[in-house]
Amino acid sequence: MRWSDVGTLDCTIARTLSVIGDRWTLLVLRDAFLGTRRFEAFQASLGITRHRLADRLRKLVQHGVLRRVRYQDAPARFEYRLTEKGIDLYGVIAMLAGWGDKHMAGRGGPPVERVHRGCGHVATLQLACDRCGDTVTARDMTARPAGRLRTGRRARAAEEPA
Amino acid sequence: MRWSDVGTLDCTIARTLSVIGDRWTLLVLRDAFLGTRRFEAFQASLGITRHRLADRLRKLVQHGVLRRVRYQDAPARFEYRLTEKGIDLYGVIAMLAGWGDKHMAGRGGPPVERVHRGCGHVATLQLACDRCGDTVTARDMTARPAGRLRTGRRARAAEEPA
DNA sequence: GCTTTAGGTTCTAATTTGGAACTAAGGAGG
DNA sequence: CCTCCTTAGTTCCAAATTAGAACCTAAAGC
Repeated sequence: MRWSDVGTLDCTIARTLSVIGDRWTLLVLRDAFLGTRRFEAFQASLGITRHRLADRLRKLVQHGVLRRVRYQDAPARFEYRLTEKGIDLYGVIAMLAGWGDKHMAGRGGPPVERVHRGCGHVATLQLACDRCGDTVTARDMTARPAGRLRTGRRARAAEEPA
Repeated sequence: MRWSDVGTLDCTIARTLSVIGDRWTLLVLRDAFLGTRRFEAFQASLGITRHRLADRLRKLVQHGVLRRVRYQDAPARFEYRLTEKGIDLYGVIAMLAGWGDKHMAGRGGPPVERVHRGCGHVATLQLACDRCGDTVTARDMTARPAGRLRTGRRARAAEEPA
């Protein structure tokens, strides 16, 4: 199976990865969440080739994750900003950062810390159930077929992870 | 810059992506969280080539995300199970699923739903601050240089996203 | 004019991936 | 005891993707 076909699968994770599951794309988004907006700034920060970067940015714009905004005429210059859809990806970045800080930090610890403006503390983000508000981990959750896939069968929970 | 060098960078997100930022790896993990453990099952579910799958699983084992467990002798047969470190990646998968369900669902909605055992509801997971417990989004958070990088400078918040 | 800046595009060589076939080590059926 | 089946891989080649470097455009500054 070609990677270009993955986006057509009936799995929202597979489709999501067809948009952002690229080697460099999540690093582009990391920088976008740190405030980077210009082509040259992404390129300098990431060390990605200009060709790849142009391609990645174009795809993210096509998928509505970034917007290409003209910030100057004569000569025309553009910057890339997160859309609302893009801002919704913060959770993915936050979880990657949280896992990396815990399991992959080098000597001296992580180079960036994230502060919760509301309470003023350096925070690690956790998962919370939107229905009851409790914090959850993998072991508190169960997956099952949804909607039409469940019709006509007894809904049964998938097996436990690990 | 070669992708193989990304893991040496002083950024925990970059290092994390050097482990799981591969085209197929997050789909392998999605299946692992749904209970898949065997080589043939991953291969059938993903449509990845056997060669790639063997390589991906080997790398995940090397990085301590999966464990290769012998479940039968004569002939020796192995299965792959999430380690604690691997289970900690649930947040990444959950956020990808949440984003995909919201922004990429096809006709008929997402094929899998996730149930919070604690309250019994189909839940979408949100981010919560581990210090104050409030749910947060990107706009509630600020990033700044941490630890040694911050020493000798006035700590200043990075710019707002978007 | 000459250089610099910003945002790209083009080219080639190296690396990675897909696809399909093959191996190994038993087990089942006849 | 011969052949097919299962599981978990490995090997090989062609095709696709990527890295690295050079080049292009258009205006501004000196």
